[in-house]
Amino acid sequence: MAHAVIIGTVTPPEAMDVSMRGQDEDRVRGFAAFADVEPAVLDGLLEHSFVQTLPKGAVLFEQGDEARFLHVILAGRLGLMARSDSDEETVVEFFAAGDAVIAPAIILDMPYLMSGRVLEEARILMMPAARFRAALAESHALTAAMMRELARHWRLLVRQIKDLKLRSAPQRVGCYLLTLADGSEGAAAIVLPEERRMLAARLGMTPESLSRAFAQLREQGVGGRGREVEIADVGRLRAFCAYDDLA
Amino acid sequence: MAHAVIIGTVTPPEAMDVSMRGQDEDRVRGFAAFADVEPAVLDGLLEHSFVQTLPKGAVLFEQGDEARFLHVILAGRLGLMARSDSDEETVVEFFAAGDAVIAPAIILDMPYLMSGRVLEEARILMMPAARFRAALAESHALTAAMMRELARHWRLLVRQIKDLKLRSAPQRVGCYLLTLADGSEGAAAIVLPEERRMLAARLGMTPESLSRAFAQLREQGVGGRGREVEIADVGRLRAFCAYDDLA
DNA sequence: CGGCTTATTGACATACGTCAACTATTGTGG
DNA sequence: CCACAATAGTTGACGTATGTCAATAAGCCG
Repeated sequence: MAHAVIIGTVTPPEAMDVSMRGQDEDRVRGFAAFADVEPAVLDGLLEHSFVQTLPKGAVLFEQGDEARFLHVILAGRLGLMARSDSDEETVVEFFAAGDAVIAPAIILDMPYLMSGRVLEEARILMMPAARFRAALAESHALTAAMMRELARHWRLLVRQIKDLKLRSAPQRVGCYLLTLADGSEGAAAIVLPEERRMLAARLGMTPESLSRAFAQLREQGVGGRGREVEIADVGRLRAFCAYDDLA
Repeated sequence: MAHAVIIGTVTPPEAMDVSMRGQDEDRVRGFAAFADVEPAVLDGLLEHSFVQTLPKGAVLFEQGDEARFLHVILAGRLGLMARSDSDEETVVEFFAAGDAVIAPAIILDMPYLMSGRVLEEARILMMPAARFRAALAESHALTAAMMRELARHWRLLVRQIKDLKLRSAPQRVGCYLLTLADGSEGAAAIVLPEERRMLAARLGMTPESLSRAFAQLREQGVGGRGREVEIADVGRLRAFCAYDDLA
């Protein structure tokens, strides 16, 4: 089990060398979720926000915590981890640059259902929850952007549920590879953005099963080693996985 | 397999004896999602909406269809069904009075990821998709309500994913019963709102497995027959299911 | 290079699915 | 309202996908 770095108390912005830099601001303004928000509202939000750079393993929040910040990922990768009673841990979803984590907890002011762990060194914009909620009340554009963001994400979760209920482990792996290959035809080369054990958890299986799933997929023309994966024929894999555009 | 009644073409409102009645209007206005919406906006929406009464088995829309209406359930129950390549069918979620189905498809104007099937005779308010999107653009209150609705629902889906990945079949059944028992302590009597086969599908198992799961739960003080279920001690069941408030 | 973590492979265990028979429930038309 | 058919649920025997445990191999980092 990885030793998690717990970020318990947050250093106030003044005390950090990680305050908002121009480059970060540009990134935030470029994100789809904030593109249409009135500059004044966004300025107001950013004024009270700050940026943290967090190492792999850092824990942004724990399952059950009250939501104190909306975390906007500027760079790096995050995992939403759910833990069972028996300390088994699984991944519900990965988040990457441009994602807001986890809006529903902040919007509803309810405790987190999952923990947020840094999987790859990340720069995170921290927006105080109350300020964000105030901005939602003020700005129709921001609310609309959040609504759309949630709607998009809702569909991702539904796809995952369909995946878990209707597909075998090798098919789930194949579908994941296909989403990474994203619409390409014929042969495709992709690189897994995560460690295989994290991918296994996200797909609802053990690392051993993931290994065997990859072994089975060799028959479908899936090869490669380490994080590099090659698909000989995207169409063939798609047929094997019963992959349609709806999942 | 049930023989589904397909609602292919929709009768225009004028031609139906099922137009908006006062009772229905009252219901809609009472729903949390519409409570804060400006009366003018809501009136505008309702003016172009109509109501259908649909029998058990009716299909409101099919996986892959474009979203033409936002369906608001006034009474009855709906199931969101997902079908795999091999014609296996599962239930992603149940919807009941007060729920809007399926907002993300309408908001994003994207095809449905699932089919909507009536599980118990239902009165459905049909709001034309384009009008609804126009109302969202117009009304901050409506957008905010939808955002909150989606946030709430997002959490339900996350819980289901945690359930599927971290709990055994009997535990999933127990958790479902506990959500129905909803916070009561000691003994509780509940009635299942669905046929057992639908419940099995929602919980990601076969009817046979559901049966055996109930058999196992007898050891945990869960009894009853048909749709009536008694829990001898909610606390005991909660412990068995590793049920916390976060799922 | 050497030690640690991660990934793979094999042998085995088990939860759940499948198939089939039987029972209970529900709905329907005479 | 009963009778019977159709559908839904249960139970048992058995199969299989995936989990578990253990040993080995392969990456990765100091």
